[in-house]
Amino acid sequence: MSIQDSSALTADDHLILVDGSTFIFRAYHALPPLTRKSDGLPVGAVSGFCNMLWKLLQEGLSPEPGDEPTHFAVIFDHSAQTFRNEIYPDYKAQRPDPPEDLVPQFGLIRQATRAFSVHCIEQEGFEADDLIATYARQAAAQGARVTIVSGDKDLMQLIGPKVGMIDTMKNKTFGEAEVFEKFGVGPDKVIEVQALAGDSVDNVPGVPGIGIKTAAQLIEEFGDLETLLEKAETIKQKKRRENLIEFAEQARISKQLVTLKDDVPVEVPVGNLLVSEIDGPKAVGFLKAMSFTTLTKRVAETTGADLVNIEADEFDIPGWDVPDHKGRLAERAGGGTGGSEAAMTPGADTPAPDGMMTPQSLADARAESARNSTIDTSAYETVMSADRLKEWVADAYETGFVAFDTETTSLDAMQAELVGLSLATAPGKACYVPLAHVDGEGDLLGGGALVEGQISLKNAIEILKPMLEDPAVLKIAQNLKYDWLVMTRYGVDITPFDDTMLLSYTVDAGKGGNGMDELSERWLGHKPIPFKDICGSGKSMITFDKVAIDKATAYAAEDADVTLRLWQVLKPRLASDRMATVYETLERPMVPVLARMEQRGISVDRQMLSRLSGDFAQGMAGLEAEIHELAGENFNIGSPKQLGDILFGKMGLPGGKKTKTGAWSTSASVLEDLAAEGHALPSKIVEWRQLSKLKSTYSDALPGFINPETKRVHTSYSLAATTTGRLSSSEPNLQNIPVRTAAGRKIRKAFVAAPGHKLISADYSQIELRVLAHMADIPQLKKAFEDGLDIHAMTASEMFGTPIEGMDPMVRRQAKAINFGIIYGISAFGLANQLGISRGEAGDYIKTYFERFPGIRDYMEATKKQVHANGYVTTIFGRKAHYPDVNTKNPNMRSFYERAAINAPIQGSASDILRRAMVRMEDRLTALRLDAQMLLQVHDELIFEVPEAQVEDTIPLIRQVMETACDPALKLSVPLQVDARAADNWDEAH
DNA sequence: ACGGCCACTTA
DNA sequence: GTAAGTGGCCGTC
Repeated sequence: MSIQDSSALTADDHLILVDGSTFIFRAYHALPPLTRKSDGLPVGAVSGFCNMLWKLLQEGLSPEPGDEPTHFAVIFDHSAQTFRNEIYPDYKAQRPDPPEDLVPQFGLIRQATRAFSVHCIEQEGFEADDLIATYARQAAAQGARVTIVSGDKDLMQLIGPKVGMIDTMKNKTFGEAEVFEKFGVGPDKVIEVQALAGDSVDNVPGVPGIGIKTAAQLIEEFGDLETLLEKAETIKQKKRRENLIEFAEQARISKQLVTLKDDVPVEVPVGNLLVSEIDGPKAVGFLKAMSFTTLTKRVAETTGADLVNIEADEFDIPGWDVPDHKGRLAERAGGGTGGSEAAMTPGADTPAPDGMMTPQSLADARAESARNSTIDTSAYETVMSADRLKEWVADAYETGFVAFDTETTSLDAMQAELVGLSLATAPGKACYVPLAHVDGEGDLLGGGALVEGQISLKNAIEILKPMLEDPAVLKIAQNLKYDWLVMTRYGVDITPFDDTMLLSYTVDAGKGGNGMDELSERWLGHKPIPFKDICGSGKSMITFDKVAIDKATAYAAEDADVTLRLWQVLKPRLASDRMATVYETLERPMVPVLARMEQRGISVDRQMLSRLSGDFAQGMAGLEAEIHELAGENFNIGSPKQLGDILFGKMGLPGGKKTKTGAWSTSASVLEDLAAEGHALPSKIVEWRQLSKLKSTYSDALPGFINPETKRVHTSYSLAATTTGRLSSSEPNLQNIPVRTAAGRKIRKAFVAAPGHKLISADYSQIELRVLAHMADIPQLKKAFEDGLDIHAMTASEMFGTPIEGMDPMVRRQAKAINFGIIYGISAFGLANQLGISRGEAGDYIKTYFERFPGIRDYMEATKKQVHANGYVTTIFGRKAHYPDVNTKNPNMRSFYERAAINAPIQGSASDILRRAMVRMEDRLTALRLDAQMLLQVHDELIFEVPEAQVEDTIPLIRQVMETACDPALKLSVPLQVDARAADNWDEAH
């Protein structure tokens, strides 16, 4: 673009640049929420935007004539990542994801812009502000006037003789005077002031202790940032001087961040932004589809478009498409899928009339249509060309969301290689993109040739990455953490996203599994193609890259299709069941956090484990000889059956407990009882078993989990495995590494920090009892925690009247067992077992306890009442744990569910608290420039790996984040206490 | 090859 | 008495 260009601007021209991105957010927050009545599609921001745009097009910017724009464009942010993130990775890093109901509106607002025949500009790698700066500078240089429509103070640096700014929402214009009022300097010095003062909203650091006032004063005095920094020693105020010197570099970076780039190589030249005549029918078609009746009428009148006969645009937004009901009601009568689900959704039989869509009726309508739809796995497309793939990507932009799934060579996300991926943009509209399938023929050397015609992996990633990372397209996956881990190794950071597994878990925890096959059968009445039908199982299992592409397409595209349909069913339940906050604060944000923890892994000392295995084997061999000697014959010690025959048959010892199947139990407690009676064999067995466990489960197995590339062990966390909200860990399970015995702790010692680093272990002290004290509102417990007392000793003192000073350890131990029992939904039977006392004695203890702490009994009774009435209980943060069978007549089962229901809010609330801490932890560490990495979570404990030099600074931050994890959502009435320490290995850190 | 059972590890 | 996962044995397919 140059002045010689035929489309150059002149002094008579007037360019209007609308800052689309900030407008979207402001329209969203300033206006009441609005949804399209037919299907609940959120359109509040779209409506605000359309009204603003229309008004602007009609009335221009001022009442006087002659001010009409000649050029006009709306500018949007393209993606979150820009060159500023390379200068400063934390730029805008603390920004929360856009609200759920705003996400589908990003795409709609772009469509609205085009529907009004207005230029819609965005460019990868640049913020809207940079494009605005570039266009404004170019237009002003050609003598044209420029008006920026925005309220963003970051744009004020652009204001000048030719460039004005107007905030249409606040009806306020900004000139040099207003800039002076806001920043204390003119537009040409705004960036100097911003560089010093920083900006918490955009995470621009600035210089600590300097705000806008001080910054303006300093710039007034020194002229600009560089001069100020050079002469910083001359500042009188001590702290200010020190900060200016210490944070000089940070100020320079800040200046780079706030300086708008006004030389973007724009794809659309400024001269091309000519205003064009509005296409009435096009605008009306769009507005009708949005059902903005008033504006539709107004636009039709003004443009002369035919209001009645123009049809609403057909928007392919399947996530918000209300299914047609033709013939559906008749089919439903015979539906046999009712059961507990139908009973749990009271609105199911009363479809709301159109225009009366409530969250409940939307959820019900979705469930019903999903049940009644059919799935045809032969109708999917195999995408073999870049052009087709681009069309699918365009489709995703069009709808604003896309279901997404990866196919790989392994269940282990850390080793899996991408074989293909599938997309779905509407029910039944899904495709598979094979990328690395190989011929089955070349099996002699195992290495088949790549099947011809597939898009190259590199090309496919290039096409997909912008869409997968674009905030305007919601990515929907089942168990996204897996796909996230795979895709991150191909350089793709999937965002934003929804996870159907977590949606199901959020609304239905306890009602059954959350795996895709199970959810599909539950909600869609459809059994997906089993994986083993495609790849086989066991030894003869083949990897997915060996699967024929047509079979792979049916399987893989079906997964995306099913995922999309499940999303349509489950997402509305967040609103109908009032679980959106739980999902958005406790579930979804955990996905990237856990994925990164898994990706980091932890170092284990292979040689140490190998030596331990040898030691354990030696110990076992010695014990084995003694055991066989005592038994008088050789037998398999690891076989409870054979052991039982020896002990209770041959040797005639008295049997204690029976197992579920009627056999005599040989459990440790039974063997210990026998040992107490003076028998030699049982204690040897117990000892042997302990060594056997340590060897097989830990010292033998752990080295097999060391990743050959990273040389570290990467566990896999499940977010949706427990009823209470706890995580679980598997392959290997790093949440049950031994700690109790000396032999066991040797295993723990093998978990080590990387060279130059330490492990920090930080754990909540007594978090479950604290949560209980809060929930049940127990004054003595709360006081004890406030005073930092030994809680078990205090309990013993309350119950038995013995002073805490010089208390018999056995008395304290009993109180401790009772406290644990309370958390577990105490029974006399269980307590008696634990303490080795009679049921009667245990019952007396419980009675005494309830007399001293009547609030606990009240809490337990209230919880039982709740679970019987509702079928679920809730945590302090609103998480639900369902017990659908609690009303069973079987008294043992009933008591079991009641105890579980008593425990769930306690265990679950503690889990919620740790989740909140985890979600915040990484940002807080980076904000302080700390390099600590969160590696493991063990229910009330977090393990970090930290550079040695940073240990001292890191520990207080970790403790602070954990201890304030409830803020600001909830004020806990007891303090949380975190103990943290650092060491070279996990045992010593713990 | 798979699944139930038992035993043992953790919070 | 709550919540998990894993390994060995052993019967069944």
